[in-house]
Amino acid sequence: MNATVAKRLPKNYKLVYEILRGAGHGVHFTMGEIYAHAKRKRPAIGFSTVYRGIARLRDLGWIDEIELPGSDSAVYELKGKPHAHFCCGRCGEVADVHYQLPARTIARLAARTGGRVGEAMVTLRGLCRRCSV
Amino acid sequence: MNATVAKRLPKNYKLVYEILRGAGHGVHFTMGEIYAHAKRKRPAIGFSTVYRGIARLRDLGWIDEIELPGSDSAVYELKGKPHAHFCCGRCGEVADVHYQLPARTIARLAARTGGRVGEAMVTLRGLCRRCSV
DNA sequence: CCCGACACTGAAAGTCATATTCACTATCGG
DNA sequence: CCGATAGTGAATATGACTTTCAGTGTCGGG
Repeated sequence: MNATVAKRLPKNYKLVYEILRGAGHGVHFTMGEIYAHAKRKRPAIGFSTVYRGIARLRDLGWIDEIELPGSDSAVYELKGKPHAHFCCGRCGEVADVHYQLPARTIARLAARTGGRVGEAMVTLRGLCRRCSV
Repeated sequence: MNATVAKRLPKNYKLVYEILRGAGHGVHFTMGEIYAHAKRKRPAIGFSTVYRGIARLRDLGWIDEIELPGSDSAVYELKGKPHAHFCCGRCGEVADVHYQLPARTIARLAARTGGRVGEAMVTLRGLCRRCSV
């Protein structure tokens, strides 16, 4: 099975991971930002490699890909517990919000749709502390 | 200022609105689908006009634009009460779910972020009834 | 040490939904 | 009738991915 996990990650993919791990939980980068960081560390690296690194890490479950509704680009962060996101409509900042829909609520909604619910995403939109003054 | 609201809507924009109103609440169309419908009713209409009609109706608050996380195209529906959406990961169907985060919860989360929260989006992902068998 | 298979790589090109530009044309208040 | 403004269709641009292509490692046998 997932022998990929066991195998050592290619050094470029590792670099991508280190960029996110170095930033820590709760920090969100777009693909472009990650590429910029990677380029600084290893100028010869190409965009495709960073792109593929992100895809691999996502598939391995080491990082989370977050698609904010209404934003044209996804952001990435270290894998963590499920949580909600707050997105500032002015400066675009994305912040983690330690919250998730109660399992009971999800179950109730799932029953209502008649289908099976895999995940529940909660996104808040508004103005962050600095932009709301 | 917004005299636009008072003015009668251009007939093409009205056509776009009628397409959504005719479908009723809870029906979701992509821009391409709306364009196809419009084209059938008025073959000479251009894509840009439909596009601009949707933008206008959205700005007027007559329709809602729903950007599903992870989907590459937005869907539109008649303006209605805030609600959650369920999105089938297999067939792509989007269904309204009559639910919204309790105001108290939103207030609590807003306090936690220190900013001001305008809206809270809840999106469920999973398999719809037909796809989950 | 050499080989073949296969993973990795960078540059370039492709995709797709959404936005915008351009050169008209229709409409409205005077 | 007139000038200003809004509306229009076709064509083009944008931006974020996504894939293709032609190499370039890399590693376990032989």
